[in-house]
Amino acid sequence: MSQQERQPTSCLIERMRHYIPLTSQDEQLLRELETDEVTYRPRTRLRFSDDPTHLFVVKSGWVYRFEELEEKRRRVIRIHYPGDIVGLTDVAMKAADGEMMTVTKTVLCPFPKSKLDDIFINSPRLTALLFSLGVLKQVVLHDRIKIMGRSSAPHKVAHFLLEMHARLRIHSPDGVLGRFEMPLTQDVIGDAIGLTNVSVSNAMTQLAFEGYCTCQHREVILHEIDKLKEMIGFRDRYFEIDTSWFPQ
Amino acid sequence: MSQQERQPTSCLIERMRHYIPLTSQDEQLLRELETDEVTYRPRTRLRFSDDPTHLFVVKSGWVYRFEELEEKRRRVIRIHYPGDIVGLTDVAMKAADGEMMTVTKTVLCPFPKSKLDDIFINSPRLTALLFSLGVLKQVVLHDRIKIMGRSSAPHKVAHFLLEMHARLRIHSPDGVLGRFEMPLTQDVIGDAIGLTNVSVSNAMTQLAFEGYCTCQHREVILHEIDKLKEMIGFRDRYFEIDTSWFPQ
DNA sequence: CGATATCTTGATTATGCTCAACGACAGTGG
DNA sequence: CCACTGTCGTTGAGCATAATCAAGATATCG
Repeated sequence: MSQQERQPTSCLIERMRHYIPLTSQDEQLLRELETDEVTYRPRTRLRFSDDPTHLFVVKSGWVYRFEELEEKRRRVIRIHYPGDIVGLTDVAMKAADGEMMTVTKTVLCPFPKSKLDDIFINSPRLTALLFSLGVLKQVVLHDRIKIMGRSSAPHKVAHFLLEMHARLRIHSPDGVLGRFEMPLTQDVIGDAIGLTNVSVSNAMTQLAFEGYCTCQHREVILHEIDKLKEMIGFRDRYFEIDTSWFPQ
Repeated sequence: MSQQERQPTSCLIERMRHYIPLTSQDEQLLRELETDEVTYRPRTRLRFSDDPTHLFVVKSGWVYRFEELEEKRRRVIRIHYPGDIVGLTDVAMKAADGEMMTVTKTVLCPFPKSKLDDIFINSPRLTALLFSLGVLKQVVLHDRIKIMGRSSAPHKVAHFLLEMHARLRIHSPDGVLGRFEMPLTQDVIGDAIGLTNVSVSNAMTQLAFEGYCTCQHREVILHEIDKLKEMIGFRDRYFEIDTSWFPQ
């Protein structure tokens, strides 16, 4: 009991445990990433490259990563929520560009690259998992490019919601998730999938009218998940990955 | 001399050498990937998942990877040419879906996963490079999503050509490349960036009219690379990567 | 409650899609 | 050498979708 209180739930550990069983050493290595905490208010803009030697774990709250194009044009690269490690992509690249914006009140846990090395050295199994999750991200990007290419606004929005659902349901006890909180504005959604806020609104209205899903008061309800998936040929990449080749 | 004839140029080795110096052992490890050869005729459809335990090195010719959506709709995921390793993404994933299509006469070198393990075990430096090139691919996908979102057809086509140019100039002696062969049809280009062949044609015409570039008889000439890059905010991710953290 | 942000709706415009026809070109076989 | 064929690129007309601009309705938060 007191044990549990000293080691409260970590979304990061929860996430990793979804894919593989963790040894207590693994768990400790992950816990090391969340020792520091910084709290940010909603709608705070963070220069990502302020300290390129540090990565972040999102402990609570929603954050997105974006890039300014011209005036009035932004591109939202990725949406992050609790359990995500931000910055893995840039470890290997020279220029870590892009900025972040908090959506809600947010707690980030910055940690130095070196703690990543600790994982690489001490846990081949966790290393393999991190590598796989990187590859997964790539596959998901392929899917996103697929849908962004030549499909209607409603399809794009549907895909966006389903991808979000796929990522979130990992944290649901039984992997079932009919409704979830989604604090993003339609502006942000639009910038993520290449539509204007107006088109997002219209698409939402239509999806709701056809009974697929509703999206009100920051809450998404997917009434017809399977039909929705079938309509756009959605495949959930997140729930299962191939761990058979992992060491140990 | 006779040495050179017994070990002819390999695009793969050339590519790797662009980023880091290779030991003779590294070189040997890479050469091991190209021991087998299979030749395919133009426009040959290859099921990628025929043998998921094997990867390919493209030795000569152009190939692209695609997925059928509905009838008449395809999505071209990635274009491969000599020196590319195909299938790295799928090593870690359960489902290796998608198919390949040869554009020109093509020589592929299939090799088993295990040879990849040889590299992982024997050359941390090559391993780090392969990892970094994977991350790079992700960054490039971000750029592609960025341009596919909300930009005009000419911008999309320009981006496509510039990305191609960025990948190809690695193999140019001085990194300068004004013109290059490009055997893809406008249909394929369209499926890669989410346009119809008609729109690609119109965009090409306009880009040519404005003096940026021309594209005739399978040859691309970039007259105003810098202006083109500036117009769409293009960044060349391929030429330089951060190797400072590599082992050894 | 008031102030701001967000969402919805409508009218108009622009961009790219669809369908279709035509021309250029390469490869083939007589 | 010349039709014959199929692929590929170009061009045009009409249409569909989403962008833009703008006004009004709702929600959210201090």
